[in-house]
Amino acid sequence: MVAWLRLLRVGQKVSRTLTEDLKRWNLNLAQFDVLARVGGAEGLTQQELAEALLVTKGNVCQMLDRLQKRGLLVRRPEGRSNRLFLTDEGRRLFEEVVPSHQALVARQFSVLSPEEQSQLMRLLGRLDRAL
Amino acid sequence: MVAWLRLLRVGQKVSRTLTEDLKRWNLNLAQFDVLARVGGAEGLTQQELAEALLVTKGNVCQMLDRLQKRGLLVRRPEGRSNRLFLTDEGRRLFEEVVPSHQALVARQFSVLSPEEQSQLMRLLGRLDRAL
DNA sequence: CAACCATGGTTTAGCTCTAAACTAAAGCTA
DNA sequence: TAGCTTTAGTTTAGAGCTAAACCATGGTTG
Repeated sequence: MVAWLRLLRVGQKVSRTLTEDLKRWNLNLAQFDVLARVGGAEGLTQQELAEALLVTKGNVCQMLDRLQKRGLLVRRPEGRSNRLFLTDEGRRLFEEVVPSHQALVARQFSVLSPEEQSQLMRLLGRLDRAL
Repeated sequence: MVAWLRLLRVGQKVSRTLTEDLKRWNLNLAQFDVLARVGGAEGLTQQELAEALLVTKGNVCQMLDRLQKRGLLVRRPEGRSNRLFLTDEGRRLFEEVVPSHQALVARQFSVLSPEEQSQLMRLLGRLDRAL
């Protein structure tokens, strides 16, 4: 119980910091997630994206509308599904944001020693697989 | 980085399960949080509630509108702030939901041994305090 | 006392998200 | 080939959430 509250709390705090930082690029966490995911696995389908992000396809659809309107990515129809690709602008943003974001995450977790971090990872991994 | 993704992922999964379960009482996680908090510290003010939940006061205000309309709690003005109390119905719900919810949380975490759970708690606690 | 300031709450616009209904294109199967 | 069924995506209504503007009241200070 207490573990859960802490987990939630840490999650909220880190999210907040990341969200704040992403404003520099005029992105929020959800948009970043999409950008990062598509950038890292171009050609994936909307369904796959939804599953990867643990989010509904309806949500993905709306998200994409906005990002597409903003010129960061495109849907390429193929059969009855859409494959997703970053535009040049999207890719430029991706290349710029992702490393900076990762660095910030690393900084957030740097209170823990490397061993502790892998401890944490191990425990969370066990939980994740069990759910 | 990976630790962060896992944390997020576990958080999402557990949230989803809890949300699903709370439907039995016609509550969602946010509403539960408010109910649980107010029930556990009656007489607290909206500001305090917002801080406790790491959420904006605007959000709390809207949340309370709904829960109040539903007859689960009341705002009692005092000076320039509102003190929050559960109604009888709210309290009944509280008594019923909270234990069940805690049990579910415990079950979710039960893949980890007690020692591992306190390991996890310790690590998350360190992180939390550092943020 | 009057003007000012701080602070608790409310409102609003705009996003994310979900669930559920809907659309349309494949793919079967009779 | 005509009609079913499945499945990817879209739409819609409704709630959560935030930031920022706004409202009111209580406390301070000249």
